[in-house]
Amino acid sequence: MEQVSMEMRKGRWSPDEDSKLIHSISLFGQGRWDSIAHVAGLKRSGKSCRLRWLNYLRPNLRRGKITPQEQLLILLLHFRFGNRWSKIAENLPGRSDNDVKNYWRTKVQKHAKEVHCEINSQQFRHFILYQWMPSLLAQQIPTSSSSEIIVTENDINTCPNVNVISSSTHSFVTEDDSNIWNNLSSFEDGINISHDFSTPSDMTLYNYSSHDEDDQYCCHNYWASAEMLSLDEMDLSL
DNA sequence: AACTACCTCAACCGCGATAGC
DNA sequence: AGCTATCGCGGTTGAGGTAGT
Repeated sequence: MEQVSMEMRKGRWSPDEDSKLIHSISLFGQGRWDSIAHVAGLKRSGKSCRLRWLNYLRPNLRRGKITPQEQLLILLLHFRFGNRWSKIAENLPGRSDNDVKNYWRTKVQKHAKEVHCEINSQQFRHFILYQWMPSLLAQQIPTSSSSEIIVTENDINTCPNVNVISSSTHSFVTEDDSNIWNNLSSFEDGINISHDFSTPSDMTLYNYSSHDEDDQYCCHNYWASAEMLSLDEMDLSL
């Protein structure tokens, strides 16, 4: 049983506590977190030890900013899984569910606010699909060949908390480098990310302009299928 | 330099699920 | 079957850092 909370230390972990926890886990492995806390001589709850390990101390954690590539994946995976942060994090090597959750709260919710949309509204989903994702694709990749990213009808329609929108397949094609797709594919878990290097005949070239995160003026071109809703139908004003 | 506002992210909390007795 | 301990997840908070004035 956990000890009385009055005896427990809370707040930021010290380097000394970290090394005690790491040492204890190296001896006994993960799990039985209360025992680990006790054996390590830490006045911390098992819960706190587990969290510290998973979010900060475990090997191969990625630190630093979420890359555009990771952002793209988070947006895609959120279409499929909703607020299942741990599920999303499974597909982002080295990132914890906390990282994903923090990204969503600080960046995505902020974006929704900026475009005057409810985070789960159809309108904001359109913004993600038709502006944000193409923008991320354009940001991260120098030009060389074109690739395509496909968000399936299922991805669009199965997102919890969101009304269905009425198109079958949403595709983005952008000037691209094939590496991104190799990397994305390595994270792939049932998500339809495909690439071909020709322009689909049933697609139309769209372009739009926006301000990026550094408030620089950007122009983007991308191809979209005729099945997609027209950009003109949406209020995408920033 | 001092103050304020905003942002980031580590950590806590509550709750439900699961395991073990 | 019922109880308790433990784990894991999602939501939330708040300390510390940074940018703006």
